[in-house]
Amino acid sequence: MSEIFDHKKIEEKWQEKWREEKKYNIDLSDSENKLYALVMFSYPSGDKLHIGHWYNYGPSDTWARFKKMQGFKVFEPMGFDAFGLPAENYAIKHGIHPAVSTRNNIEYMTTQLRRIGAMYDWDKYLNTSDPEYYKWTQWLFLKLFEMGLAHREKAPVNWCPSCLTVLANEQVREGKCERCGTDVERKELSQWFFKITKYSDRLLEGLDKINWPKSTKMMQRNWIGRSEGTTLFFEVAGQDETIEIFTTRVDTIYGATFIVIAPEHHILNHVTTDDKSKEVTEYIESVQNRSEIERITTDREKTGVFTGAYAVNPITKEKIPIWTSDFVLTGYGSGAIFGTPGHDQRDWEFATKFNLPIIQVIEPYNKEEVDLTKSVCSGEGILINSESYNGLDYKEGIVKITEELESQGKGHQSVNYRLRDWLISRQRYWGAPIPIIYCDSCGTVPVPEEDLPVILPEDIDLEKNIGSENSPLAESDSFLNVDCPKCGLKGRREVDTMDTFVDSSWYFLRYTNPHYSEGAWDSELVNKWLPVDQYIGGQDHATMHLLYARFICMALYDKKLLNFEEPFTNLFHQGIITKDGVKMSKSKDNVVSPDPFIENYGSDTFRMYLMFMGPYDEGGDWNDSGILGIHRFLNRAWRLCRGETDININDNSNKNLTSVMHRTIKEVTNDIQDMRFNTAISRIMEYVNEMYKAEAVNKDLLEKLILLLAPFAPHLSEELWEQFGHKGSLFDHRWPEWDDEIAKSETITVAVQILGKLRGTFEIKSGESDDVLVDSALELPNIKKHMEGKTLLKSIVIKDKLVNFLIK
RNA sequence: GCCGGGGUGGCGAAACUGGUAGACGCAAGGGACUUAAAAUCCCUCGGUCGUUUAGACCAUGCGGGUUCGAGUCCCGCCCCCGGCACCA
Repeated sequence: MSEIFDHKKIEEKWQEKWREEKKYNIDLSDSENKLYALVMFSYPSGDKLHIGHWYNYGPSDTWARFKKMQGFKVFEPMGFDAFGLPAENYAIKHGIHPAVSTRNNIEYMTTQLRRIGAMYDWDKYLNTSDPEYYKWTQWLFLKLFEMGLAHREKAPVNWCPSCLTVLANEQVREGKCERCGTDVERKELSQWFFKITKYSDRLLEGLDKINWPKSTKMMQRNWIGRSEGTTLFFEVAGQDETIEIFTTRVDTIYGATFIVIAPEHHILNHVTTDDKSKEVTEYIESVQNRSEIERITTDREKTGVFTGAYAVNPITKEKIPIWTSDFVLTGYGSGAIFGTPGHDQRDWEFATKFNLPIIQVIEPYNKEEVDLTKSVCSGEGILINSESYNGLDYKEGIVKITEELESQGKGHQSVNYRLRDWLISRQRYWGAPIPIIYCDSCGTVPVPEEDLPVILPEDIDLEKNIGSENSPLAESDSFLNVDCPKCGLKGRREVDTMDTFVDSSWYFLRYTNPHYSEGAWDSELVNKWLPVDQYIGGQDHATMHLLYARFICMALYDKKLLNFEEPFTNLFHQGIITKDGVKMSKSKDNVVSPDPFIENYGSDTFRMYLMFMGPYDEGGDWNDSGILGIHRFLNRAWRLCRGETDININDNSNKNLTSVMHRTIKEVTNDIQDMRFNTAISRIMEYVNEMYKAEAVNKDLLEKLILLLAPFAPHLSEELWEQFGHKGSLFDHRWPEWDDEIAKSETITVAVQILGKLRGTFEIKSGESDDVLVDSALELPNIKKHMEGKTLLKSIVIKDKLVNFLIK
């Protein structure tokens, strides 16, 4: 009899068995007690499965198995987010067509995924690059188009010169491409957008209804960036033009000494006077040459030029100069501001640089003397130098001045958002083609539903296209040229593909029936099985995938295609596993492969070690030094259950161990429920240690151990369960329950303090009265010693816990 | 700059609504078994003082405070991680 369990044999045996019996392929027609447990699907870019994947998939499967044992009908699907740039780049690099390389990678990753031993329902597997799937991504586009939520527009967009495509706002981080880190450029291009801004308020409100991490909700709130304020109009003196301005501080209008409009503002050329036109043109050019990253740097000195024109303050009727400067952004508000240099840091810097007047119109609450030549006075206070509004609190000022503007038709209350529409066009090959045809007489024509999918052509030489800013699809004549579905005349296809985030914004719907051909999904199934009950994935998608998916569901709900608005009821983010303090990545060459660990210790040990390392939402730095400890522990449990230790297995009951068992069940249950896997494992270890101290244990104690271990080490547990003579899978057996009465330990340790300092402890039966506790405490020699010559003033007693004596 | 989350032994970490700080594990040291090693089992393990014991003092990033009692609550700082950032 071998002392060490043969992980390879056991894991292969059970994986094979689960697979053969289609153990976790479930019939969704019955949704009673349903639980949809979802993890973010994987991205086959050529990398193998790394520790990060395991950290996402292992613990989430533990949670799902626990739920299954609690009697839920758990649906745990897995698939591939197979379109996208990394896959395309990988394919180009290796000279293989992305369809082929993707297929190979998926095949390899599937084998790796199976080794985790998760309950994936492989019948529901999907692949977003499969025409069977992207047909319906295109269909989704058409639905949004019908609803007026997809539109093409010429707008300044983010261009990544390295990825050779435009990017959505969400994919630009600190002026750099989210994928490759290259500085993005601004380009004026006609692109397709999804009107996510129409849902700004609902996306905000919905956050109150879902159980998501606080920080993620906060990130989405900040990203949407709702701000309430006033829109007002300045007339341009002597011209038939008005400038629209959004402000949150209209109370400072008496301190406005200039106007600044963004260099890209459409009105700029109209208002600029002839004598200033050269300067303004030069300025615009200099701004265009500035990189986006340089432009958003806040500590850069302000630049700008005077346009020669003046605007009329709608409240004071004063004329103030109109300037242009790149610190005012085109993308936010109306791209124009009025400058109140006394009370805004940026305006103050601008006015100081260009010698514009600075007026104080807000007095701080503390009436402090302010010197506006030296620094700005931002913040709250009382209105001064504002004629009839003097003395008002700034908040009242906002209301009153907005009212006056409104009565004159010069302004109104308004709400502004930071959120921009979702730019979905990509000038790349490996994605779902946008199903649109351009016709000279009919204009923009959607591809009729019955003509879907618009198949991605294969006759394209991707290598030839390297470095070109045009979409690869434009190279294919057979793809490009098409008859207009409306008039039959010659038309051209849209050559851009869709952002892969479109693919992933609805995959969780398709999982319920990935081969359904009547529609994108079977409504009956989807409305029964969704929303997703528990979603687990990285927080890096907080303002991308997680926002887009919510938006898409809301739109589909409005189109009456779904009966729910929020796709993910509960969300949990696993932490990040770093290596030497930095995120693992191929480019840094610090990716740790899980494969050797699986080889040496097995999947049960490995996934359990990942959970034991620390809190699941915190991740941590990778260090394999403790993995042996988990392996040892599993061996200990294995030997104990198989009677390979000095501890006898008999039928006698053991009061103390039974109590420990109930306590363990209680704590482990609560810990797994809240994803506190590390402490759950500690509790099981304590339970095993406790049994090792005994001379004999009974079968029930051991069976409960196997059940508790099952979600963590599913293969080993199944094997032991079978060896205990049970027919059928352990995972069809119910999770153990506990009895609070039995779980209570008989004796407890009471801490005795004097003036809050620990001076001793004693053991006593639980539930004793305060008097008994005090008397027992006073018996302790060390307490007697400390009490000598002192008077006892008060005894503080915390039942079953502590006695504290106050003495003098 | 603003918004989150953190900072506890040599290391990963525990500590429920304020109540014995360091559970559980790693590493380390000692012992048992063994011809030997591995494996296994048992013991010790925050620091200083105390020969040992008993015990005392110090200790949860730093400085204050509230409390009988603070890792936990309050005020002020420092550092690390993540997000946002000229957003009007």
